[in-house]
Amino acid sequence: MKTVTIKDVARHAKVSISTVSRVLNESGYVSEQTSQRVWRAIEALNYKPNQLARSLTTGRSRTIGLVLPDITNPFFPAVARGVEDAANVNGYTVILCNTDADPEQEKAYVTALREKRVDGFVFTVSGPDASTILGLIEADIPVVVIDRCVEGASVDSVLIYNEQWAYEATMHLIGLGHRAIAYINGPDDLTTSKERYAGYRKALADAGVSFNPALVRTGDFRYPSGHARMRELLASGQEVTAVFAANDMMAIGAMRAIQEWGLRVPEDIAVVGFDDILLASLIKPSLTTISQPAYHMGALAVEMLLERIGGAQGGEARTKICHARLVVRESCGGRREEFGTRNRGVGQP
Amino acid sequence: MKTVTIKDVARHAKVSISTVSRVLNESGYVSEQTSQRVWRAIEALNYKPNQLARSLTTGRSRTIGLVLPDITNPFFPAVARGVEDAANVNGYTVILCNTDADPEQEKAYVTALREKRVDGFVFTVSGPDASTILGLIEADIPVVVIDRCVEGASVDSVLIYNEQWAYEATMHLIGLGHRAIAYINGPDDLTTSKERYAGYRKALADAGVSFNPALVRTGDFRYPSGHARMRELLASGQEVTAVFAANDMMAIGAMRAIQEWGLRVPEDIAVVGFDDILLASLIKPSLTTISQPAYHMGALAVEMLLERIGGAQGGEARTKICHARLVVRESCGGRREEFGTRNRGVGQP
DNA sequence: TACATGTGTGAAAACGGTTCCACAAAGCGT
DNA sequence: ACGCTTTGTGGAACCGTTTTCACACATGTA
Repeated sequence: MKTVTIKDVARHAKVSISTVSRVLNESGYVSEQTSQRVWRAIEALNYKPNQLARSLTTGRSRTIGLVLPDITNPFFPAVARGVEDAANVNGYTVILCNTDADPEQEKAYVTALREKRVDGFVFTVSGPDASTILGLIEADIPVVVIDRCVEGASVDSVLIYNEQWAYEATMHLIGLGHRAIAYINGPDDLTTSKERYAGYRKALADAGVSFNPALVRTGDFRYPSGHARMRELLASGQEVTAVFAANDMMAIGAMRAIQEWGLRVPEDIAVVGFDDILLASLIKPSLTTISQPAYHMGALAVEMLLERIGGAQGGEARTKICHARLVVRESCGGRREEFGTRNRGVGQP
Repeated sequence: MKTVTIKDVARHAKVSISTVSRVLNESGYVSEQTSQRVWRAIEALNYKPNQLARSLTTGRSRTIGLVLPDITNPFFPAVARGVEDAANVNGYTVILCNTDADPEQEKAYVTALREKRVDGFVFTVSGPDASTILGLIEADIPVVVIDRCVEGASVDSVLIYNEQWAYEATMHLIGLGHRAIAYINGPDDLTTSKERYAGYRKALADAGVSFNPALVRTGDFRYPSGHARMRELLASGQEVTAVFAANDMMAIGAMRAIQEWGLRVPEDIAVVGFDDILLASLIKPSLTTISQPAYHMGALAVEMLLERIGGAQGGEARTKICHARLVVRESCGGRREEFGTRNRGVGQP
């Protein structure tokens, strides 16, 4: 059960360790004949180089850390696939960590991964605290953040124009005749939430729809929070003919709450989400939403990261903005006829 | 930017390298005074031990590899969370790899992870080929397989009684009065598929319902295949009043196909799935399914794996069977009324 | 007093690779 | 025939740890 080392290969092929190493890395001169002998020995012994030892000398582990807040939100597996595929193509392995949106977990993971000497990080921050990211930058460890940007840190990023797309989503509802549009936000301190909220506000303002703070709630991007905040809105007695949620999971939670309340989507209340997870197209009614290219964003982040790893540490932080688009499905219905009168005094089922 | 090593700490604290190591690992004797000095040096220099070097000498990387066929199927993220949490609690890191149900990818990942000297594997095989698993066993690398077992290999496993629960699912439909029950299977060569198919057949047989091979189709556990196979069934002109799919993603695909065909679920065709992914409870109508404790299965697999890693390599392969249960939701409706006329006069309410 | 035992420390040998350096032989231009 | 470059190879230092061993000094015991 003794593991085979480079030494065994060298002995078996009757050459020096250096030569075996040269054959493996195709570095330096090796005669065709010797090379063949070495390869035969490698095959014969079924030798697998120890990457740990290799990394120790070279200082590179060919591993990147992927830190995500919630892998059960389908948006992130899509990102993860993109990261993984792009990494693999370039000979890198990915270590995926799930922070549960907990900054402490996040710190713990980063420490663990740094001790494992990962070559770089792809990161979706779980909170507004920039210290973790700053620590990486200070230590000259390449990082690319994705989806959410970090205030107070100059770092490579892959993003979309959240404000613009939230604006489009809200405008879509306004265009359908809605005026009483509720908004369920993500955690207030995330840039994603702030920007989407800003887009919502701007659309209302531009359309001359008065802003009603009672129609704005804060969730945590997860299904149950969307469900709970929607129930609160319905119970509040406020008139609501449409709701825009800052992501699909909350939008779906909201849809469910509406249906449980005895109202119909989209006839009584229209719903728009954000992300375009697979689920959005599968539910009934299917969800109108902003489609983010999650897979592509993951792949892009890896490309940027590898450029950093491979090359110039200096240079400004770069930001890539990805394209999104509004995907119109069933959850908004057609143009609203008699808005304003329909939901007066609808009670609990 | 020079990384601090144990040597720097030793110099700074004016002790030997050995002493620093002893302080870090709490091994051997160190005086209180020296220990304090060392800790102060560690803090002062912000020293982080290099796990690669550590692993190289100890031979243990405190990392486990998790190999899954499809992370976009929500069943697997749930498993992954269980694996990750249980691993973290025990000080292990998880490397998650996605094989895309491709045996070549699977082999490639296992090779890469072995070279990184992971301490063990948690595995959901993507095909019937046992050679990868056998290779690990032969090399004395701990493995636990999950969800699917491997024919021809004696290996620790975390499973459920697929046949029994497929039987329950089918019986549930039969109990509601259904006789023309279609079955959409997973890939034919997976044990999971075989067992669930066997359960379906057995239920039919026990209930005296004649088996119609034209009602059985094979998918690949993914949404589009469920959708396509259901369309084929509908187009075939066969009478179908219910369909049992070997997992939820296919069941949801089938539901969608039924609705697109202009029929209603459950009024025209009842649907049962298998897995109980979150999505199952969210869609409309919600999906009756067999609930598997995915998170728990992941955690359990890690426990078994760590026992192997820590201890007796010998001993028989152990199999843990997890509990599942039938979760009745809306997709099957209530008892079928008019099957007397419709289904050739079987039974009586 | 002498001797085992317990405590505290440092030197040096692994671990399994990469890489720098030295050296030898061969080919080549003058 | 001479030096110069190109090939081909082996020796040894090094990467950052852990761990074995040796040794020094107290302390308790016979």
